[in-house]
Amino acid sequence: MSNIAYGAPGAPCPTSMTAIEAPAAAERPHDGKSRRGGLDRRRLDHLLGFMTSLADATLRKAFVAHMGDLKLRPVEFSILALLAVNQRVTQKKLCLALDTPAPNLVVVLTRLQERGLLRRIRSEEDRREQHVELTDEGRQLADLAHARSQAMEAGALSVLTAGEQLLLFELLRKIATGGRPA
Amino acid sequence: MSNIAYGAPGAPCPTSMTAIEAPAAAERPHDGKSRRGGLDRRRLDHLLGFMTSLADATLRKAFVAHMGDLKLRPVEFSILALLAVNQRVTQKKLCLALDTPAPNLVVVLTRLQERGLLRRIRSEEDRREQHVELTDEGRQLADLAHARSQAMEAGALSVLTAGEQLLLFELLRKIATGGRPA
DNA sequence: TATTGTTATACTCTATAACTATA
DNA sequence: TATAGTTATAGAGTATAACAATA
Repeated sequence: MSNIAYGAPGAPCPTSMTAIEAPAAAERPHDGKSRRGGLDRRRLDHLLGFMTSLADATLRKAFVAHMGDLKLRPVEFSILALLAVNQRVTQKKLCLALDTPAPNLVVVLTRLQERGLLRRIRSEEDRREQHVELTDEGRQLADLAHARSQAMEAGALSVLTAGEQLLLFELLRKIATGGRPA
Repeated sequence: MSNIAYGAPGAPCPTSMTAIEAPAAAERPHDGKSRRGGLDRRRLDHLLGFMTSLADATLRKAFVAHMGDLKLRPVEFSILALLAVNQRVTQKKLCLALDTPAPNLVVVLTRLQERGLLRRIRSEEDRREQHVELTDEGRQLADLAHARSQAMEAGALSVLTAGEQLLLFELLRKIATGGRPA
C-alpha cells in the first residue's frame, strides 16, 4: 500500500541532465546495517526525506489498521477533525488548513455529504461562501475517529519514552516550519 | 505540490460506519497555536502521522528545489543511489528495497533505461533474472545527485543542532521499524 | 476586478490480475 | 508448481484551466 520511494511525486521527467562532478569518494563495502532486500542503502539512510518516508509507511499501515473499518481516508479524517472543533468553516479555510487545491476538496466534501456526515450551508453575509458543518452522524463518527486516533498514536509511539515523544514532535515541527515558531 | 492531508492513500471509502462512543470531553476554545488557515488543529497536531506529513511536504519542496533540474523523481533518485553502491542487483531486490510492486518498478526502470542511465542484463545463472546496472552516464548522474542530496540535507537540517539531527534520525528509525534494531 | 466554489480534465502514483519464460 | 519479469488496467492522489455566482 504505497512504497517508500523517498519523497516528492509530481516532478517532471523527460530526458536531459547536467552531469559530471562529485567523485565517488570514500565508500567502503558496507557496515552490515543500512540494508533491506539485501541491498546496501548507505546513500539513502542518511537522508531525512527517506527516513520520514519509512516512518510514514509504518504510520500509514497503523492508520489502516485502526481506521479501516470506519471507511475514512486520511484526508477525510482530517476534515472531520477540523470540523469537530471549529465553527463557521468555509471551504476556503479548509483548503488553506489542508494545503489542498479547491477542486479536490470539493469532491471529498461531496463524498462526505452524500454519506450524511456533513452539510453545506450558503452563507447569508457573503453568498459566495458555504459553511461546512458536521451532522449529528458526522460528529459521532468524528468523535469515534478521534478516539481511535488516540489509540493508534499510543501504539505507534509506544516504542518511545514520553520524553522522546515530545522531542520527536518538536524536531518534526522545526523541520516542517523551517525553524519558525508556529 | 501535494497536500498535507495526513497519512494513507488507498483505503476504501464506500458508506458504512460503526458510530457512537467517545465524548467530546475536555476541549476548550483553543490556545492560540495549532492553527493554519485560521482553523483550530488540536485534533491533528498531536498525531505523529500528521506531523510527518507536514515535514514531508517541506522536504518534498527541498527535493524539487535541489534535484529539479536533474529530472529525477524521488524513486528514480533512490534507484540510482542503490545501483551506485550495489552489484548484481536484480529487479526483485529493488522491489524489496523500495517496497514497490514489481509492475511499477518496471516502468520506472524502462524510463531510466531509455534515458541511457542503466542497462538490464539477462543473468546467465538464472535466465529469469535481469541484472540492473548503471551506465557511465548513469553513474555520473547518480554521483551528482548524491552530492546534491548532501547539500539538500544540510539545508533542511540546518534548523537543528548536530545532536538534534542524530536524535531525529534515531527516533524516526525506531518509529519506522517499530522498535526493532535494524 | 477579485473571490468562492464548481466542473472538467490530465497526469502521476499505487495496486492487482493475468501473462511469458524460465526454474 | 513456483519465481522473475512483463503487460494491461483500474483506482486514488494531485494539479491546472475555465466557468458561474457573488462581492
